[in-house]
Amino acid sequence: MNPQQTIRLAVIDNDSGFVTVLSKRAEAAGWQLRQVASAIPPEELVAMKLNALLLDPAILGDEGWAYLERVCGMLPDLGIVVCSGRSTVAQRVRGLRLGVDDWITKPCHPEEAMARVEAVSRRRRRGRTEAESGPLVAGELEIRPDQFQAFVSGGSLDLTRREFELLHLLAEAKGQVLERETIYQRVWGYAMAHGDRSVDVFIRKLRQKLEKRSPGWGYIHTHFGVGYRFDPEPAPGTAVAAAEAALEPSAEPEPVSQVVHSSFTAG
Amino acid sequence: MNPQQTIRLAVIDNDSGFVTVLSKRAEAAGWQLRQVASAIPPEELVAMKLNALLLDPAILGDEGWAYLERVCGMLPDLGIVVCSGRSTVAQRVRGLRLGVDDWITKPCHPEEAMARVEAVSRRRRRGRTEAESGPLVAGELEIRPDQFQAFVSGGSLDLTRREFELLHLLAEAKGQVLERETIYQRVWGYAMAHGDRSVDVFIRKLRQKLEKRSPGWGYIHTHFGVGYRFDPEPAPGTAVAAAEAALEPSAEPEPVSQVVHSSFTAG
DNA sequence: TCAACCTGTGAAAATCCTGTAAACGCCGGT
DNA sequence: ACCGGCGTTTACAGGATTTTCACAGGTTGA
Repeated sequence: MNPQQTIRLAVIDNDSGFVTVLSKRAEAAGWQLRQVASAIPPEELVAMKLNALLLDPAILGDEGWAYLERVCGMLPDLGIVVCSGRSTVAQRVRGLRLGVDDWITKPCHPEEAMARVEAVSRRRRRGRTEAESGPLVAGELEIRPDQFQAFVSGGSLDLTRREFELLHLLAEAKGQVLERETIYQRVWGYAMAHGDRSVDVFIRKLRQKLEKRSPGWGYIHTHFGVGYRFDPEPAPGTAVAAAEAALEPSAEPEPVSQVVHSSFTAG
Repeated sequence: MNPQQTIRLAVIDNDSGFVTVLSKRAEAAGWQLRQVASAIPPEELVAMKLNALLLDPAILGDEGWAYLERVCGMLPDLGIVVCSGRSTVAQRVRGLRLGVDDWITKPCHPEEAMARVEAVSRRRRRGRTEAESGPLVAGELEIRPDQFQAFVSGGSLDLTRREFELLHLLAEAKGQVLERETIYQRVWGYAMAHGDRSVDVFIRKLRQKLEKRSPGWGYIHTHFGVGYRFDPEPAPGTAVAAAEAALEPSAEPEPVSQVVHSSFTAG
């Protein structure tokens, strides 16, 4: 059991003081918080795979209601909390009927805002099998969160729980370097003790299993002194590799990969 | 989908004025509202098949928190709204963390209370299919929900109620790994106590009966540290197995191995 | 090049999880 | 009251998994 599935929260609010405080607490709690522009198209929110959305519709002006309706309609599975300045009963009722899950009023204690976001995304998860996200494909690898299994060219990888969660985490963050502490925090659910090598050990197990069933592909890369990065690279000399190479004749314009701590990016 | 599935709400509150107003509105809205005594045992709440619970823990005195915790623990699927008199941030946060879904403060407009209860139970209903009850076929097995029976090659499996519900649940989610907590929650109707092994015991009973009447088929698979998965697999060496193998040389119906360029998936 | 750090590896030790069987208690029917 | 079926609880043994260790091998920066 994963004690606390990390919460992915997007915030739409111009009150920078409030957002700052919230960010700090969110980081401490291991959440992934991201502030996004108001009027961000709902499609982008979908792509972010959020658990919850906290927004102040005031900043949206008259468009607020329309936007709210659009978001609620497009993301029926998302926990939505409105955090507005003054508001009337009628407005709150209207919002809640529209699909908003909770409506709080500023000024509001950040801890309470956190707790309400948590409650909303907890409820959202109910009835789901822990992960309703679709299969994840990377290289020859397919990860099915709903099955707690990973497949390569037709066969199951036969991973243990930890191995699976580690692989899943890495694959979700494809291309990003994850620090050990971050990995540990997200997979184990609590902070890593000083000197703990568990992550390294599990990385090794994963590499072994991956190499055995899908030889030649480099999936997990070490960033010395930092952490690990997942990036499927076809085995040299294979047809796949040749195809890739043809597409990108010279070196990939890979912008130095960014080390991820607790913020996140889409996809 | 029925957007306005009737809401079954229980209210625990001594404020008769408030309850009366609420009752009136609830009736007008077609809800089923029932006022229940404070400190009603959670088991009875389970039996009521509620959507939501509205309660004022103040009347419970010091026992309030313990009661709240018990109710939240046992009925994780129930939408719980606390409606208290004065309360501190710390109290609200504590409640929300405990499992309360929303916490409102009196005096509060009954319309808002209604809207919040609605939001909470709307959320709760998400993801439930519940309706379809046609016969279910898997491998040599046929499950008839309308008869509470399962058949193999003509004969009834003769399952008890719990066994049947467990098998039915697993079969409905064919291919998916269900965690014990989820299984217990859905079959028993309330949360699994820590250390409860009932699910394992019933899995064993099922396996025994299945093996006896339909030998060689692996129906229920264990995912160590996770839960169980239902997936009928023909016994190796049988005609059925050979046929299946001929149809799918590599493995299951997998959309795997279509190599996708990272630039496409990343976006 | 060297020392100081990191990381990879293999295996033992410690934990945790599941299968299994048996005992227990509840309830309805006889 | 007795009996039999059913659901629940408990205990234990065998495995599977996770953690811990010690050491070997690499990498970095002075």
